[in-house]
Amino acid sequence: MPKISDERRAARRKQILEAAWTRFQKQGLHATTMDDIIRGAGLSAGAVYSYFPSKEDLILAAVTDSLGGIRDLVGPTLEARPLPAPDVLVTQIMAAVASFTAREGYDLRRIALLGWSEAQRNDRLRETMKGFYLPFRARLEAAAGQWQADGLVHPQASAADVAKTILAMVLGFVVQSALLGDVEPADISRGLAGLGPGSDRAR
Amino acid sequence: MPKISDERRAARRKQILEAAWTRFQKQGLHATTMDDIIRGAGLSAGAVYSYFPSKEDLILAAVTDSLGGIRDLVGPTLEARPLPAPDVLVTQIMAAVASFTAREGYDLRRIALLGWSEAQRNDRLRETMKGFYLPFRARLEAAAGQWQADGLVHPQASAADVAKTILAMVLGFVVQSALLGDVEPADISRGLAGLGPGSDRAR
Amino acid sequence: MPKISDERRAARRKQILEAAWTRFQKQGLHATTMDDIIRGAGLSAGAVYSYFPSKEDLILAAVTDSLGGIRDLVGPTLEARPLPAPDVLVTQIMAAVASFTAREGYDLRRIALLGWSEAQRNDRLRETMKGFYLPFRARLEAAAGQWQADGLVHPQASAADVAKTILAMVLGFVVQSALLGDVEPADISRGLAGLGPGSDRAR
Amino acid sequence: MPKISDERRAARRKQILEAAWTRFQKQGLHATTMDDIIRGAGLSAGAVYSYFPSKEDLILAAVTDSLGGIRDLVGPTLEARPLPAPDVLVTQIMAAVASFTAREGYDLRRIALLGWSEAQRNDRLRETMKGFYLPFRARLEAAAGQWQADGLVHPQASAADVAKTILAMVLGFVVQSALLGDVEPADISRGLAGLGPGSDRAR
DNA sequence: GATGAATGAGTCTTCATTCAT
DNA sequence: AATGAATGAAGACTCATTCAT
Repeated sequence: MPKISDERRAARRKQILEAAWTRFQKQGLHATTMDDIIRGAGLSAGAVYSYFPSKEDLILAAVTDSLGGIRDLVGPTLEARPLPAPDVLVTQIMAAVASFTAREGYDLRRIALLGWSEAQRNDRLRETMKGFYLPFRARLEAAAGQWQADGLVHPQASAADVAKTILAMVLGFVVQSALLGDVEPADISRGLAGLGPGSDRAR
Repeated sequence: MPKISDERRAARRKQILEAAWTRFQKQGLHATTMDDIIRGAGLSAGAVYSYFPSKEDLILAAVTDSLGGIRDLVGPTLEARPLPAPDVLVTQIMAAVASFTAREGYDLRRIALLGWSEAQRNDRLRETMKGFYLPFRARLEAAAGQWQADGLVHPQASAADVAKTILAMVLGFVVQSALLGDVEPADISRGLAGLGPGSDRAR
Repeated sequence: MPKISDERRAARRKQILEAAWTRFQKQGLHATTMDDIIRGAGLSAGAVYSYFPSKEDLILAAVTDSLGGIRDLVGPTLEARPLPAPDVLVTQIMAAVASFTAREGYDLRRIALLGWSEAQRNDRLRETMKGFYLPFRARLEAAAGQWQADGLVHPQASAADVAKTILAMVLGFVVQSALLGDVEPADISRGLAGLGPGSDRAR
Repeated sequence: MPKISDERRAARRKQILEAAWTRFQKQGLHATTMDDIIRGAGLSAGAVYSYFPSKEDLILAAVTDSLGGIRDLVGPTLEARPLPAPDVLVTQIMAAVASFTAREGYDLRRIALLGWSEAQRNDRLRETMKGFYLPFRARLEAAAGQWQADGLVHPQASAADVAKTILAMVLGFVVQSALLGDVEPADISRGLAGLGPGSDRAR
């Protein structure tokens, strides 16, 4: 029987998480101090620690939360029927990811890079990420199967390989966009279309 | 005698850089202490600092070095004439990157993630990376032009878009491979081929 | 209704004190947090603080309480008439102290060590202890006088010295027992008896 | 090949240990902060931590050191031949312990209480103490055997019991002296003598 | 009265960097 | 030139206590 309502708790949690992301993104995961986050959230150290028992937990929660946000945003794209053609779907997914940048102090692409990097040395985080990317890739594989039925993908191709390729493209878009900043989802879509054979015996 | 001294210096430098990467990779950039590196290199603090005036410089040098290694490895692939078809070239590039893992304590993919992450908050590092990836992409663009001439890429496609797409695929392969560990260059190559139209009535 | 309320208060007080001792003993005075005690007592922070205004007060109360318990237990031994011989009395006192260990989570010997240590830096606590040990020693001195009258102690001996010696033996039994764990009251009793001269030409 | 000589290292170590004891004794083990000790030693945090990797290690070292000091002081007493009578030996041991108070800011009796208390919750410390008190008691037992041969102790008494009793007396002297402050070694010696039979029919 | 969320000063400890030897 | 001991400013986290509800 908490003195504080569940909504209030959830709101506080979100408040902390947002303060965390704002700083994480600006300074990186390790260069951000708990004090930065604490001040950013306008709370006391004890309060923040009552929600997240350690910095590592806060990082994990922040990443998990972000991943959940992506899932919510990208999920519908994969659900749409009829299923868009591969290049369209890829564009939609990348556009959904890019749209996340909208929120002030929250660039999902930069955040993704931080999370991937951290996952290299944090087992819990790596498992969390696997738990996100593997199912996501499985859904891409299902889509690939559908495309084969629709004649949009070679019937003898491996749906698994197609899924890996699309995932690579999406992840690579994030990296390239974060590092070089001059890439739009449509660029990739057009580039992919262009990679189909270029002569008239072709497509 | 300056000659020998220079060789010594270069050897020492390499020794430090290798000790750095070994640790960086295992523990991440920030969790690795100068002391780890100093001990790993078997030198004294003063010695290491005489080669690299700060940890940031060491990180920058390490990344620059790695990037140079990739350039040396991947460059020939882009130079080959006749130019391999897109899916072949992509496979070769990714295979070259993956081969870098051979060295003990040196997984280029993991290292790449660390560097990208750090580049988010380190301007010098970001510029260094731009100075590497942008020219690399320019060479891919040149290749795309060649493919168009060879009829392997749509004549109306933008070579720039194709280059961005291929770069995305390569970078995404690195991410996916580091995070999920179950991706081979050939998978992407096949997936890319499969993404061409599935029947002759095409798309 | 104040009657019931008073009983309740006393019960609560005892409940808190027992929770405190249980933890104090396991973790020491300082490593035990108020939160440990609060949770151990199954109460709220506010509730505990309404009984004891500070941790120091709680410690003082706990020690005072324990000391009172010893007094109740050991007192009758000193009251018994006819007065037992010195070695018998010492054994009885030590046995009474040792018997306090019976209660789960409550080893009087360990508690004594904690209290003595804390008394080094807490004046109130030291005074409380003096207020206990000094009268206790005075009663031992009275007993020594009786023993002299009974011919069990040298007539020219100082009753005060005998009291100090017996107190030392009892306190030392507690320390030795807590630290080494292989001492029984009877051991000391026999050892004391053995320390008398070994032959009739005596010393 | 250290830059600093072994003597210098040992001196620094001692300097830290003395600063530690001075504070420990005044404020107790836990109320003393590392910063107190660091400032007391006139060093930097890093320097102190390079000698003692944690507060716990420092505490353990301080106690171990103290115990060693006692051993050096009390040892000769037990070695003396001919062996003094029990009450004389007890006095000598207690006098040796009390003499340790001489050093400014270093009262062995208070320190002993702190150590015993801490040993309740620190296994390494407890083992260290056992490693000190058990052999000490064994030497007392050997002395008791000698006394029996000399007719100063009952021939049928257990030397082990006599050793336990003497150890109790010494430890109890320390406690009583630290808590009440009005006990001298000679008091205990006389008290012990007085506890022998008081009439000519003896015991 | 009771609750338990919140406070924030205070702890231990680390680590990039320097500089006397 | 080389060494490695020393520095000391942070940093993560704790916990006795309070007070709004």
